[in-house]
Amino acid sequence: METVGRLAGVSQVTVSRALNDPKKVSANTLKRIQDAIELTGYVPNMVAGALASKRSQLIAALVPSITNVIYSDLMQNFIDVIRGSGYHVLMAETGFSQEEEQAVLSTMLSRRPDGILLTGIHHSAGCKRMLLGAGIPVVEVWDTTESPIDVCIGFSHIRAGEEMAQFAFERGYRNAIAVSAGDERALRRKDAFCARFAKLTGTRPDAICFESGATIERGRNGLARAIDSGFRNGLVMCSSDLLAHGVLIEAQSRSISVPGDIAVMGFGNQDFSAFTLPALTTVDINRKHLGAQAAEALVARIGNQELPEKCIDVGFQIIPRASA
Amino acid sequence: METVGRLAGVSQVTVSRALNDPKKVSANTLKRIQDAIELTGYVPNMVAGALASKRSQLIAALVPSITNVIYSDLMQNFIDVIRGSGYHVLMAETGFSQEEEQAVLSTMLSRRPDGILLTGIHHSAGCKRMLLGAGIPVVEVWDTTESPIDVCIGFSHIRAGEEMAQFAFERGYRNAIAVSAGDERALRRKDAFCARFAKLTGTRPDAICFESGATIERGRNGLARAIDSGFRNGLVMCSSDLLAHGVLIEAQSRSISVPGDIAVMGFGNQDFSAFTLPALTTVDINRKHLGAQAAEALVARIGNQELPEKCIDVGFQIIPRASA
DNA sequence: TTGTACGCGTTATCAG
DNA sequence: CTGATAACGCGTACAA
Repeated sequence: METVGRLAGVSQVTVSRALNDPKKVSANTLKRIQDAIELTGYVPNMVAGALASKRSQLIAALVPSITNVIYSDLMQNFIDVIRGSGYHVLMAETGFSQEEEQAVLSTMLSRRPDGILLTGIHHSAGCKRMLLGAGIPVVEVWDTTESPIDVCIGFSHIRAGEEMAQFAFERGYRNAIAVSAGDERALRRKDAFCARFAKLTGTRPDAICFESGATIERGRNGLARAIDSGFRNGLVMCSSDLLAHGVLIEAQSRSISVPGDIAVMGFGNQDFSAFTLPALTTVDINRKHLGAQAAEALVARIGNQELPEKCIDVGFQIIPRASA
Repeated sequence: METVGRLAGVSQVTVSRALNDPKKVSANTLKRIQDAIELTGYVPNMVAGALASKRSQLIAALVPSITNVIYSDLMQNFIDVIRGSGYHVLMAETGFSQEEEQAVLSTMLSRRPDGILLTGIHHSAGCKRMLLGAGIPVVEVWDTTESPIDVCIGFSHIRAGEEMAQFAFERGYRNAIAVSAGDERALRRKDAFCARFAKLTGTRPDAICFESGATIERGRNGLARAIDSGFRNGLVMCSSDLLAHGVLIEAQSRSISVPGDIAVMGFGNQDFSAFTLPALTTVDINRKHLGAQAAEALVARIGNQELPEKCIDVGFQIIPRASA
């Protein structure tokens, strides 16, 4: 900046102004400064800027997994919007565990982010303490709660599970089995589904749960295990479209007709879900909208705006297709 | 740090030492400092540290897309390893365009990253100039070249396409069609495949190319268009497993037998590829290894080590399964 | 082993 | 509209 200033015949401070608030500088000197920047190839140093201004222009985003489209899709839109507001995103994986989340958060905070995006509403006491200590806006996505740390944007997994059961019941299914990934939110949907389905039909569905994430392979394996345990007819409720797709494939390989013999419901309405055979009945979450809204909420909170509601429920929508 | 120091009865510098190089401090004072840190809830400020030491401990990573498993899988391992070395990753999407890459890079550089991960080997002149100006290590992944900016780690897309053709020829296929996504590397594989297949059989395969990325939907659409244009028998070469999976589904929906009527090859060996019906013949890239190796190379270069080779070819491997 | 003095490249405050 | 000066919180060099 010093160099640029000398070239333009002004002081270093004026260069700083020209960059951060151009209208505070006369058109004439602004031009000279821009030329000098062009000439020298000067690149601003945001770490110095961050130190001086106490604004890092950095957002920390903690997601369970970046390879899971569910989250990367959300992040893509989040990042897009947040970058439009001049921020950079420090992204990290927390792997569905609160301990990992806390460890990651602690190193993240040393970057002095201006805001934080968290996935889910269950965080360790240590996490909450650190967040409080940091004193920065926090947005929790992908779930709802009455008592968010700061604000939360998502949907009710319990209601989602319940409405899946209601849908299944209304479509005439009286027997069901659940195939679920091992993460806490998937299990919550599964439990809500089973409970409501039991209430409606009188029989509580069995459940097949995997330790970790959803894959097509586990979906195939899930149906195989269901069949082994005697499941022949009814609805297979899957905690994700990936599992459901696997169920579809396994059914086909065993010449089990869908939805003739068994019906299948997924969750997430992924890109492929309209194009499986048969097309997958699933639950749509508007992930792009969710990501964008989370970004906007965060930017607003960083600007010290109060949001109309502490907790925004973006809802979900059951998409009936051929599989159930 | 000042406060922590006072509490522990030492100066600020000693606290800094205790954090960065504990063995430079006596066990006694170290203990007192750690207690003081615990008591105050002190969180180090890496932005100040970065400014003072001129090491940001930040790596910028530019990938075409974070929703594409191909890249997010690579990034997952890259981030894992890089975090193990004490760095944070600043990740951004470049969307397959050189202009976007340059725009993103320019804002990234103002964070003064210690190193950069780039995807591919084709970058705008502006990019190269900025990179040279930054004077930091650069690792280019997912491709190979004789003249990398700094070091590159990947595989030859041309050889991959050629070996796919060779494989198809040896399996007895004499007719083929290519279905490709629109990105430059996919097209390079497609062109190499078509050229080699033509050389081997005397007939150059037609190609169906999409403007943008691969999806199952486009795979289905690709086969539909192939059929419309008269394709009845032979191999469908797909630029990715996602497209191939779509082809498989479309074939099934039309009662076209695979590999009886048509054969299908994918690329990428994704999680699901062994579990489609039939299982997908594809090309495996060891993405986890690639990500880890890129991270290690970057860390080594940041430590001013010279690598034995400027360009590391991690190769690829054709995985023969039932579909071709 | 510990402390002093200084500088990193900006922004904020105040004065002109 | 512009400039001087003082932080920002830490690491480095050197001295003790």
